[in-house]
Amino acid sequence: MSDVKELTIGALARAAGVNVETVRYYERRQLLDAPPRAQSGYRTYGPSDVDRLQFVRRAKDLGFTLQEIGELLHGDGLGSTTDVAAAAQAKLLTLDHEVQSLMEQRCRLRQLLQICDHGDGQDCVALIFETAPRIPASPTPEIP
Amino acid sequence: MSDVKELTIGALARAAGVNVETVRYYERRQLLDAPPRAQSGYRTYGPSDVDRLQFVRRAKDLGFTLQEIGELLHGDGLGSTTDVAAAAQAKLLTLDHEVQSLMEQRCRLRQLLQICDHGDGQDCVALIFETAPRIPASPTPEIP
DNA sequence: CTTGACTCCGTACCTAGGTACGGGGCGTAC
DNA sequence: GTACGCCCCGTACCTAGGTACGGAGTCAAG
Repeated sequence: MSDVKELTIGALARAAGVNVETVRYYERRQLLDAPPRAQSGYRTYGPSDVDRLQFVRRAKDLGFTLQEIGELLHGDGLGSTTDVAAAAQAKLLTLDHEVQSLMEQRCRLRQLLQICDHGDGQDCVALIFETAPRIPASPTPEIP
Repeated sequence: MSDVKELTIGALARAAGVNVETVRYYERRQLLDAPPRAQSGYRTYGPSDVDRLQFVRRAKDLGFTLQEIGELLHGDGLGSTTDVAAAAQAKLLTLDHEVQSLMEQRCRLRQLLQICDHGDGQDCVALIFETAPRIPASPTPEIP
């Protein structure tokens, strides 16, 4: 009754839906603590390790890099609420920049396509050759 | 008056605003033709090479990978208009997917932040631990 | 006792798009 | 004639986030 569930690395990986190699990789990256070992040398994990691993995956899905996740986990303030909030706030900004950049690309691409559709054909390729990409997208979505 | 401007690799690179190494790299990737060499072995470029290099850069700025650019340049139809248009159309789609994915991330991130702001603090980190990321963003921007 | 699944470890490899290094040759201006 | 800048080449390295390989040890079932 003491240690209800002991997991091997494979079980942990399945529980979190990741590859075994990924678990070892995360351990190397210090995103997971090095677990105690059985006599055999096998890693033995507990339920909290599943939580930890899922935290890492969710943070990654939220757009944080493994580097940033590491800093959150082992930052000076040991991952305090304010740290997380600040990081999320910052991430939101970079995300907005990325979106805007993609939207600008999209805009230029659509311009190109419109000219291709309307034009007599031959000009289309020349357009990429000759037009400078200086279209400012739509006037910035402004999504706070 | 015959060969008005002969460019060295450095001059070409400067003209297109890229690194010399990048030019050599593009030649390896077959995005640029191997140019004639001077007696010294130096590459000698003409003005059309500047156009070609700028084409590659612009296509890249439009979101095409070097792989795709290569296919456009040396595709079966030797980079016909329809090829370019089709590629642009396809690229537009993947771009939309990327934007939507980012917007979903953004949405989840903002949710997190709102809970962080409104909550009593301590819950915030736990949230990342425990909430599943299953928010469908805003109902899909629908930008044709 | 053997088979098959699982684990250990270190190291190499992958994608994309370059950048850097090092030893050597050319070109020109003082 | 030599110093400085530019060019040649091949190869190694970089970021990010893993994935794959290979030889060896382990565990549970039949």
